Amino acid sequence: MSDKNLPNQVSANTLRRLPYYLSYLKTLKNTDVSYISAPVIASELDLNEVQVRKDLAAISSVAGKPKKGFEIDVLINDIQAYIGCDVNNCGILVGAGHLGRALLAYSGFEAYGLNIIAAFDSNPAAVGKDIAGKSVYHTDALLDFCKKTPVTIGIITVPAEDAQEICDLLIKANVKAIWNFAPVKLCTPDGVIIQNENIAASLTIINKKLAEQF
Amino acid sequence: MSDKNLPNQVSANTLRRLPYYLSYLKTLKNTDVSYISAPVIASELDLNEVQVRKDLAAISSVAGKPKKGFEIDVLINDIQAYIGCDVNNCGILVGAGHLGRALLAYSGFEAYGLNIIAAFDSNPAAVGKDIAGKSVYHTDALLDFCKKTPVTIGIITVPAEDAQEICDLLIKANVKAIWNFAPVKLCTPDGVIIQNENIAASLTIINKKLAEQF
DNA sequence: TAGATTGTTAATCGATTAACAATC
DNA sequence: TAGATTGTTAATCGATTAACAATC
Repeated sequence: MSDKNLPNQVSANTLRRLPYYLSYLKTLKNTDVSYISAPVIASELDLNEVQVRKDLAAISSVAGKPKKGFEIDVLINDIQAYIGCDVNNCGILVGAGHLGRALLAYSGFEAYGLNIIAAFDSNPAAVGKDIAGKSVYHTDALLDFCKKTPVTIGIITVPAEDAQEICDLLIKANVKAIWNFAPVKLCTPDGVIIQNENIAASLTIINKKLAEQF
Repeated sequence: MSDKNLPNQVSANTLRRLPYYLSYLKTLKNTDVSYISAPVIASELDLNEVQVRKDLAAISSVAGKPKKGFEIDVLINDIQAYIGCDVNNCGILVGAGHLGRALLAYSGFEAYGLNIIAAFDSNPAAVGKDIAGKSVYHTDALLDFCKKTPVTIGIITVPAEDAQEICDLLIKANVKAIWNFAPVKLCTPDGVIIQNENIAASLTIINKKLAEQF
């Protein structure tokens, strides 16, 4: 049904705003309003109204109605569909340290189409454990595991110095995308999707703003 | 010693690159090279060399030497100082769910100057527990706690629908910055620093790229 | 109709990249 | 010196914002 023949270039910034639209729209679900306008969303979320209109135009299945705006229920569905809530990607996580265990236990990813089915670690102390119902296997077993159960997304939560090695392993295991939590530039062949997550960077930004204030 | 009299506007994008520079430079620590040039860093991290030079110029305490580049040890120290590794901010976390517990247990924040000293939750089942050596108190005790122990950074890991309420509470408790993991626009008075973290957004980007590939 | 809202075309802004003179 | 690298000034690029005609 998706007749998007051209990639429909939506910027990463727009994608980042979508979860905020979604969560705001959901707060309206149980109210009596059924339509919402771009200017209202913009003022609620402190955004420019043209920006909101462009964002919505990019992901909405129907045009907004002059004087009314967008039907809330339709918009919620459209955003969820666009975000990929209805896909179901299998993921595995490598590195069952603190952060890794945290992500394993975090249930919020399923709402975004990611199902983490197993974890791997090279530390014997971690291997064999069960975290949030997911087994931790030895890293040596990763390739075999992925042969039996194709995995789309590999999540790297190992220390920086091990990240490249794990990355190579995941590529050998044929994952299509890598979600990298180590602050390291990974070398990968073309075609493999890399998404770097950098929690520390946000902290850096906070520190900087705090320092500026005084 | 820091004679930065003007704010020295460094963009958030630059700040986001600093952890990658740092981690790369650290890999050179135990080698025999003592100087590194912007072009080399750029090619290693797949960045533009002018961009690297500008980034380094913004944070370095000394100018680079033509033909040699930057002294690695000095650069490491400068980045760490700039990032705020040497500050020590007290933080508390509200919402000891999966994500909250993960962040509590994650030890990596101390390297960025953040020391999470306690957690709060309104769920009786969570209250009284000990996570990674940190106590979980009832949210009702938050204000009193912050009166005794001034807290700089409040971390919000409660569900989206409770985030604003907790935000208000943290502001009453006089925190200077809020690190918000809920995908919600928070309303705050001027002067309070807000940093939104949006883990789901990265997942959205991965989903989109995966979808484009086929 | 009048006015709010839409989608779009043009202007602005900021970040990235290219070009270049200065330095060791 | 010649050449690699520096820092800086100018050009490019993309995202945000402003202006405006079209619609109900």
